[in-house]
Amino acid sequence: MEPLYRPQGVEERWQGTWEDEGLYAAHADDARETFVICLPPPNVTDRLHMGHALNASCQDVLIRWHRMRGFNALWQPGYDHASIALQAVMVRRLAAEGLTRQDLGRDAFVERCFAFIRDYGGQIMGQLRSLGASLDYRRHRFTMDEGYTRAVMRFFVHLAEKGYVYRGTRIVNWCPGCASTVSDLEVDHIEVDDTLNWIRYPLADGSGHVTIATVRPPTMLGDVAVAVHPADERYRDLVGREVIVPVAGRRVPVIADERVERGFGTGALKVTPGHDPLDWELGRTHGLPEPMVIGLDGRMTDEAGEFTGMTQSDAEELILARLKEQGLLEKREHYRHAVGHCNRSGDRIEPLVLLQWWCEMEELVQPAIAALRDGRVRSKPGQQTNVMLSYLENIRPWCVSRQLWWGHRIPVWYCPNGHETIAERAPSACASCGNGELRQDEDVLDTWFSSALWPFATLGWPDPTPDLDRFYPGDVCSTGRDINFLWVSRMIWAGLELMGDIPFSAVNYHAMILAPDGRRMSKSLGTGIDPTTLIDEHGADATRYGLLKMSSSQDVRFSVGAIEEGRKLANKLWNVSRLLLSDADPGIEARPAAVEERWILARLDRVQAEVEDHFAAFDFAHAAQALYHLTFGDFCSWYAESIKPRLAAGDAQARATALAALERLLALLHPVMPHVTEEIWSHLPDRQTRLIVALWPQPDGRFAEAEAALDRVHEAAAIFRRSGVLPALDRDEKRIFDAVVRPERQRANGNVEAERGRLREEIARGERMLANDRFVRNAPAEVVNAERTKLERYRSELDAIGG
RNA sequence: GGGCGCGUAGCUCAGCGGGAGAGCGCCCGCUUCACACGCGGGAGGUCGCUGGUUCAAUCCCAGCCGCGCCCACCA
Repeated sequence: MEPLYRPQGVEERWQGTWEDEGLYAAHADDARETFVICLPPPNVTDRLHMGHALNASCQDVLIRWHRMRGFNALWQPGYDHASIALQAVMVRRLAAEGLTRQDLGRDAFVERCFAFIRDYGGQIMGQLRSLGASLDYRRHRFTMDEGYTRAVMRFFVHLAEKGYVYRGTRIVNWCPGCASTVSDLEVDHIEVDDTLNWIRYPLADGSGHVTIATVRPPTMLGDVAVAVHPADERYRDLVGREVIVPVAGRRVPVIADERVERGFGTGALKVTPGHDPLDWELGRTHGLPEPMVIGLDGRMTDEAGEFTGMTQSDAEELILARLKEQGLLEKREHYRHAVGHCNRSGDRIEPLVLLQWWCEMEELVQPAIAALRDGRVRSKPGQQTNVMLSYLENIRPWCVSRQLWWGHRIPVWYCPNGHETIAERAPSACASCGNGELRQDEDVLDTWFSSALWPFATLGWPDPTPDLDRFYPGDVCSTGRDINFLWVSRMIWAGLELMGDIPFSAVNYHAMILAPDGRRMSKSLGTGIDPTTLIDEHGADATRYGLLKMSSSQDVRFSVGAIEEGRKLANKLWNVSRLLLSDADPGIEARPAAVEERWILARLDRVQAEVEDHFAAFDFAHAAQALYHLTFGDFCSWYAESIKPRLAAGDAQARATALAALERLLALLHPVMPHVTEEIWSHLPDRQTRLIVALWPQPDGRFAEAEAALDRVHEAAAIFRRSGVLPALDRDEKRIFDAVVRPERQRANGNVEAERGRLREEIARGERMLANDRFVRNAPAEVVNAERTKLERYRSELDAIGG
């Protein structure tokens, strides 16, 4: 064993062993209590990024910990087909060949997508393996594999049969770049600089005008009304009369509606139901038509009269010129406001009224709201529960159809007589009229429609499989806050709807890791760091440790220091093992007797309890911290140093006891740093199990009394180091002191006077406090007593160094 | 506009009612027979600002200032 621990090679070897020996495999016929985590299925288009690596580390800690504790632990992997994201990737790749998807045609395009997945689909799983993620890789699923697709079809038909899913014409978010609708959750509101145009709409009877403010003059060609607030005194007389939309020349009514903001602009709103969400709602309320003057291509449509075929900016230029001519353009001013952009392509969203498939959410979501309210599903951090609740309580209909080629095609067939047949498999004839000329809906489903089924479709649903029976409901979902609405909330309501039970009882929202400069880590900003390079450089154990250590709060800046700390911890363990393992003989029983031996076992008990609490609370950062100090401070600096003289003297008993303590230390560290601990474990002569992965230590419990035993030595050492004077110690204490502090090698500062000064200050402070009546009267007794004890101690320390 | 979180040592972060902490970095000293990815010693902080509650406030409350994120149909 070399002094420098090199993870390269060691880690890969253990990953192979664990997988080959089936340690990751969970079985439905295994009767032990289950513990189930589902891996958020990464997109096939991704490589592993920092968020994946952190999340996999969190989940792996949990799954390994439970496996060690004897659970039938299942952590299931897979990929998401990422409909819109993968299609975008494929379109870009085709463009590089000078092709469009239309050149290929739908079937060939979809085949290309499948081929892409065959070629690149293994990458992330390979990266997860290199991180040591102990997923049951044999159970790999894909959201478009045969069984999963069947589940998606069943889901759609189920929702349609219950009336939640329907086809309807409503205002949608149209992304011109994706040439598809997107859901509300896929729209980012981004501040942009715009111009607000104040335009006069003359009254039809020539008695004056109303001024409205708009940032999009071309939409006035689609105006069907002007709306004012019913209580707005300025416009009270106008309600019910007509105005003329300039340029378009159309007469439209003035209507009153409370949704109009009196304080914005002039308080009068032009109503364009075809191109604005609020206007659309006003239009539906007041029974107004919904002319569409802007088309899917972003250009003016036939309904735009003389402007037909123009781009919006050309039309805007012309319209403004006309208004100026006619003296109807009152003013133009700079205006900054938030505008919807597609979070995939970055294009400005075009609100349009289109015929799409919708899922009515309000009723569906009620059981999920109840489950969150009564704590059946908890989250960490806890406030995320409220964030999700406020989303669910204000939920709107979900547009589930996409005008894409890659994805689950909507299982609806239309016949020439205008009937629709909804079925899990392609029907041979129309269910209404029997006509055999059926045409399937061209659209595919929102990717997240299928993701909602992940916790049970991966176990075989809709078939009643043994896995489904055994492993549903699961336990934990670990993910980023960014997909709590898109994914987590949908799994909860879908699980309740289809399985009649929640999919998991706890959600861990891990920290978001920012770039060192505080910006988001992203490829496009060039701020991303590839976790694979960290693994190559520092090892998987160090990377896992570092990511967990730095992920203490909601957002955290990446610092390589945490990973280097992990590397040092692995190295430290490696070296203390070399110390203890040299000359180790098998078959010698550990018999803790000396005070430092009882003490380290008591420390192991205590830190184990702390670490268990941290793991259970998904507080991996504090677990890592506790383990680090246990290893460096307690185990190496104090315990190992204190028994060195006995080891050097060939005390086999001391060595056997130390190896037993090391065994426990390794087991506690194993969930976080599996490889180095397993490697060292394999060298232990009397290890309890062949592989570490099968054991979680029982607390010793015998030696709690010894916990305080080293405190005196600790303090004596501190005083000695500062002052050069050694307080009185008993024999055991002196022995440990000599072993750890090694006075013959220390040149202590010998600054007795400074130490006396320090102690005198402390004593004065304590005396002041205890002389304060209000403190003694009002403070809890234990606080006052603690002050008294401290005062005593400082006095005796001062005494010990001759104050 | 609504919500969440964060401002503590040069950096990344713990601590969250009774003596300011860790890791890294920095300075000094050590090739000490496990480990220089180490050991020992040390410097460095009006705990964002202002009020309030309390015997006591980095910690609780209120208000500011600065930063990050999520949600949002004021055109």
